[in-house]
Amino acid sequence: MLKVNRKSEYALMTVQHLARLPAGTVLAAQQLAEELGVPEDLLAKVLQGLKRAEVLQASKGAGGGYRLVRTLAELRFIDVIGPFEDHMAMVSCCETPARAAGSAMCERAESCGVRQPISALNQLLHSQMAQLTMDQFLKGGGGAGLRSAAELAAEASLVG
Amino acid sequence: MLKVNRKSEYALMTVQHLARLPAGTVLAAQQLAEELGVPEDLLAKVLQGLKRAEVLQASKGAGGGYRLVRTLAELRFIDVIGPFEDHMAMVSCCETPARAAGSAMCERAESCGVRQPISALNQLLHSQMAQLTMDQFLKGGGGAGLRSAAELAAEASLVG
DNA sequence: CGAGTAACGGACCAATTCGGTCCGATTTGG
DNA sequence: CCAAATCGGACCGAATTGGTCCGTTACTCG
Repeated sequence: MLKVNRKSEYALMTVQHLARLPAGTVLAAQQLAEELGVPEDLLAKVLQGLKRAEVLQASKGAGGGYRLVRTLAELRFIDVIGPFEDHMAMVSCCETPARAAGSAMCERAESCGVRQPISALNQLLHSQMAQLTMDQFLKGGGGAGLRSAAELAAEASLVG
Repeated sequence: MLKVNRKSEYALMTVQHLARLPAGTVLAAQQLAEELGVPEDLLAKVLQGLKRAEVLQASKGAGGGYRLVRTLAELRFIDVIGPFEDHMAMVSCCETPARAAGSAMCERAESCGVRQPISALNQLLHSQMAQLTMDQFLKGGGGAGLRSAAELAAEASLVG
């Protein structure tokens, strides 16, 4: 658990990199890949994902590329890594009803007893990453972000 | 991210199951597997892991089996799932120096810039699971556990 | 208008991880 | 001694992951 995949890593690097440049700067995938030192084809996929998530804006054709659409303060950590993390469910049998079809395991769902606790814990961790803004994350690395954990305590009471 | 693997799931189920029985009850792997409805051979590995982590105590021979060594209040969430989650590092290049040997990626470690924030965030999430006791987790599912998130805020300031 | 540039997206591949099984060795109690 | 139980390594198939390749589409600039 707790491991982000490579794509998310590249996504974070991309956002940070673009944020350091003057606002509105447009960079092509190729150039971005070069500057970050990551495989170009893979980064291309990441950029497409970030565009679909409305984190980046893309412009095709000559002179085109990607630019940030929001400021770091308006971007949440989860917005950036979310598109590349499929299973935030923490436990296989609590995923979407659609996917749960294949799991024979859910037959003992009622007796299992850890499903509900896990799901609750998951919601909490999830909400923490949903509250963490990218600028909090980048400077302080969450230390700053979760220094506001007192607020979370308040919200936790309505989750639990 | 945020997904525990099957072994951890079985570990949580095991601890919960044993905790419901009279304290000190000894159950064999076979019987435990039957009652939980999970594959026996795999559960055996989980039980061995939990024993190594000193969560369970094992006794061999006829009439043997496993029993809890600590109460739910003394058991932390991370004690139970820890033995089965190898990569809590959140990002591949910040793992133990030993494993980092193979990664060419770490050559850009200094310029990367997201390593440090990720590692800090990781420490925070990790510490939350280290504070969450198993009884908090089981009733309330972390809602109760993280209602003490205010305390975490205090601790966060020395982490960040 | 047309050539070049860059995003788009699907197919594919190798390597790793994961869930699970099998089997033999060892210890222990009756 | 025998049966019950833990122990632990080897192994396997399937799923996931990190990464590549290539063709298509859309746009811009000369």
